[in-house]
Amino acid sequence: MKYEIDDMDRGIIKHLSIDGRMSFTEIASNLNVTEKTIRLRYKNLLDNGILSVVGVVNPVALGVKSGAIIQLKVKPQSIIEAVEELKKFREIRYITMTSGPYSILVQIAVPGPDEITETLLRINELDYITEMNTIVQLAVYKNTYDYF
Amino acid sequence: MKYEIDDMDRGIIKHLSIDGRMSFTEIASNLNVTEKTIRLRYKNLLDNGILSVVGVVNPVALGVKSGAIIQLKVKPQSIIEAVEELKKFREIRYITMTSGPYSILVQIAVPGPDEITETLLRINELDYITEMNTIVQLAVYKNTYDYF
DNA sequence: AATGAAACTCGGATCTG
DNA sequence: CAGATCCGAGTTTCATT
Repeated sequence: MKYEIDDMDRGIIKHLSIDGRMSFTEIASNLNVTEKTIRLRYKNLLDNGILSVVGVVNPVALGVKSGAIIQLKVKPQSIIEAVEELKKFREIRYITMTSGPYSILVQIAVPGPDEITETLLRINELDYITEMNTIVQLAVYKNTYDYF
Repeated sequence: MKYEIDDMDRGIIKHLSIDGRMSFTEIASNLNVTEKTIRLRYKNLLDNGILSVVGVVNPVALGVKSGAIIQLKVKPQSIIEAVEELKKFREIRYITMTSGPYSILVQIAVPGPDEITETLLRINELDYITEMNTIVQLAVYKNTYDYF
């Protein structure tokens, strides 16, 4: 559950966050240890759910250039159901439950402004949704995943 | 600019989004093509900025369990400067410029509730910030990166 | 599409604190 | 005893044909 990361783990993560397919041999020689050590550490990080090496696509290169943040009010006792419905939207890439007047916040990523409107309309049709507040994203300045 | 990817590209991305270190030979045998084809396709996807294979850490496993979304109003003509200051915060992992009364929205990821408060106070000290609205995240239900 | 050399991965045995 | 190293056999990568 609570795994203590040390400097070598951090070094491995650092290397893999630049190139997830970097060979263990190369990481090992950079960190002055054996390849087997890196291999073992890597497995531990994986097994403990701390690290995963995955392919991620760049939305802009695929023509997905617009985004919006939408706050939603839902009918009482319906948050879970609403979330389940929202999960099905491919355009919705982030769903979080929040404090404040709107109990759900989602973020969408779509090709262009027209699709923002189109997606809003589709969300608006959902049963559990009673109110929406849309914030259009004009630019993204930071988007990182290094938590330490 | 906008690159058209085909089914084989999608197949490769699909495999690598499960395990970014899967060998090209294995992907090749799954997709019934030669390893060289996969290797070439992979390079093209990389070179065109469509795909990257990276290590990502799971914040929860590292004890980073709390999050908040903060909307910010900034002094006129100071958006860029404000963004530059905000970028320096390690806790801030997402910064976007938005429509509406608040011109900037950021998301933070921190170990616990106390650090939300602490980070808020630090952001509040910034010169360009005139107003803040904080939305605490109670749970995250979806967080994907497959855009197609 | 096939070949082969070089690089990489992987498992066992062994060593070290 | 967990974690590091050594080492050889088996795979994968990658340029050439």
